[in-house]
Amino acid sequence: MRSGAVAHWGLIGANVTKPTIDDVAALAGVARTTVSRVLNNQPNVRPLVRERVLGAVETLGYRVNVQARNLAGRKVVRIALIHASDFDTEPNSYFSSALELGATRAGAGLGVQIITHVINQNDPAASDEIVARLRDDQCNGVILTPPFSDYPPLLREIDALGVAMVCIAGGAEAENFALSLGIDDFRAGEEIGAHLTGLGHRHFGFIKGLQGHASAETRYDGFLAALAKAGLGPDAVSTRRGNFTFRSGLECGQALLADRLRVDALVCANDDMAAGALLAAHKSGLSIPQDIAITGFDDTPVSEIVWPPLTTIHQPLKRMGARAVEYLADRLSAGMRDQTGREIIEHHLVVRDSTFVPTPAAK
Amino acid sequence: MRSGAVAHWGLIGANVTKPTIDDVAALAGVARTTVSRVLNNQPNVRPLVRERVLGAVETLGYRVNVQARNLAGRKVVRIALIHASDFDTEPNSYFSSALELGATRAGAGLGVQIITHVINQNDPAASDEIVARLRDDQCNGVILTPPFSDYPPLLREIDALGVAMVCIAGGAEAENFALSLGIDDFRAGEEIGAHLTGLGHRHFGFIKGLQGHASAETRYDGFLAALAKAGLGPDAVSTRRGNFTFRSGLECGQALLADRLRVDALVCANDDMAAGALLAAHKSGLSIPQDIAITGFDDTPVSEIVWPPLTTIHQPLKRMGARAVEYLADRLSAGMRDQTGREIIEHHLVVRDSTFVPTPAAK
DNA sequence: TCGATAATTGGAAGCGCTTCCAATTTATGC
DNA sequence: GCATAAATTGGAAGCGCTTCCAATTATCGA
Repeated sequence: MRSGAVAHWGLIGANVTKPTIDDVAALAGVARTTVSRVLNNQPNVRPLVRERVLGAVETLGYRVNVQARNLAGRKVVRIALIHASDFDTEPNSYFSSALELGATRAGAGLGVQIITHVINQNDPAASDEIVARLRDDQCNGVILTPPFSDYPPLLREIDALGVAMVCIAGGAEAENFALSLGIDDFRAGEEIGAHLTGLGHRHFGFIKGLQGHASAETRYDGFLAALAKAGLGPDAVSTRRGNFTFRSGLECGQALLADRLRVDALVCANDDMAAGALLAAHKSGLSIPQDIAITGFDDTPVSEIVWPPLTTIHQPLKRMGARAVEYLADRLSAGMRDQTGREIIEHHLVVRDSTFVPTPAAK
Repeated sequence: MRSGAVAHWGLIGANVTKPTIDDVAALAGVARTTVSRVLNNQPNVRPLVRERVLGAVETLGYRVNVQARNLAGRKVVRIALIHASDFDTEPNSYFSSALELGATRAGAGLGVQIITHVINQNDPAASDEIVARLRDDQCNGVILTPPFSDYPPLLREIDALGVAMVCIAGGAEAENFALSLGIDDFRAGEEIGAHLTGLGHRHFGFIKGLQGHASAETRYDGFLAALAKAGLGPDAVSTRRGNFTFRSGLECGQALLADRLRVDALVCANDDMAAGALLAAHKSGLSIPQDIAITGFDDTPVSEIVWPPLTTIHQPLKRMGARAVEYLADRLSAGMRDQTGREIIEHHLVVRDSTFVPTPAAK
């Protein structure tokens, strides 16, 4: 029985009264306060009484009203989620969307309000804009994504405002002001490097993303470290900087392939650019992965709708978004916003056909 | 000045008291009730008083607390958003994500709780599952997406439960039980047909989606209507049925191209399949759009990260999600759920290089 | 000009919950 | 066995807002 409810309310619809905490209290024969204690896992309730309350909850199909809970608990939490846009486009749109979905789903359960803002990262007044939004919306928490999560002046300013902060994939400074949430970028870069050197690749083209994305730089460092372990120096890789879009991946890919035809693997800072690089390779008449291997990053849906599907690093973006919200809700209802530091989320390498085909298929 | 607030609160953070309705009332020298009236655009407030209240709101930087508002107004709205999954995958993931983002953003502003559920559409007990979730979560509204939005027995069952309903891209029956929200599918199909026949195409391959997606069928009818206007009969098009995934698009594309090489345009029911069809064409050594034109549907990010970029129909999915929530919130707070019918959202044809290149580029 | 009606305003209750504090019960030490 | 501390319960206030209803003021026709 999927339906755990023992009771039902005839019409669940519009104006049907749902059971309240008082109904539960009455049925369990205790005071409302006691029910509240049980519901919030607070101590000082006899096991027997706790059982009785839980039973009543079950019988009535009671669900706490988060709105009332937050109101009574004086914990109105409003969180701003700040995305970056590059000019008028929405680069890395899956990245943003997945984070936001994770955040809002968690927010719904906690009764936390989440307001999304897209800020142009090229606008010199971007920081002011963000601060203004935070102020206008009276947010008490904020989630920053790259490149904002790695812009120390902004972090300092927000910190001074007294707004609790989570930085997604931020830079080194982030953890001084906020919870810095992200994968182990160095290790992720290393894994890609190890995977490729392990397959025998020796000459690399690396398509970086926009400057100022600290975590992306760290991945590059990790990548180089893996090469070093395989006895390869930095001269084994030529780099190019894109802006995370398909088009820039195409252009950088073409440039890298034209520059030095001996490149046998293209490593890209995200999946969209990898898709572009893939096209560049196809256009050059190269077959993948036989002539050239290509890797992406993020494991967005893109990685499965190109040919061949992309080897990439899976980042649990939804989970990260959810975690950010839970952390902030927690911190803010506890009244404090002082806990800072770094929290690592597990990633993993997803090997697909763009680097390795188990049974070498004849083209 | 982006920051409209005249006042600020020093620390916006954790435990700083935000102005309440009583603060506004005090400053404006009126009763709380009057402020409420102004805030809710209710009649019977003298223009002068209204001004005074609005001024106080501005001065204090007051923002209504939606949690309290909903609590006091006895309008606890919880909406379930039901997505379909095909086996364990998340097909059409952008479609779902965009709807959800639109819905949750609107929900945040209205203080409406949105709970997302992903239900396996192949499960024979899918309907029961949905009803159980609605019951367990005590939802008073639900948003159904294809193919659920076109499954009359489910619609009837939910209707009987007394849960208000919005069907996205539903079938003909939907509007009898719910607000049926979607684009004008027939016209969209027609536009694609007209675009292609206008470009001189005469032999079509049509890659349909999964059965049971009514709106997709309607698009097909519209497409045929356009062909008819161009003097072409149904024999001008051969069809194939995919399941909305890239892979199925690839397979269907290959089949259509192998079947009858005289096909000069491939029309696909969504962008993912069009991306697959694109690959099929590339593999056959065809150049696009010179040898064969390809169209998608939805205008998801995919359409811009393939080569050439896809001509497709833009559906304002986020707007649709938002509209669904606004409608339900409205209906439910008004206490009634009786308004049903159909609401058309504007779409438009986005012409990209997969069908037409303005200045014929030399390959 | 005056009573009657309509337009404004304010007072107070209460939405469902948490939390402070006082009351009660139980456990503990000598 | 009894005073005292500790654990457990309940009462009541109040979070920020809407809304019912009564009180007040303005408007109008004869």
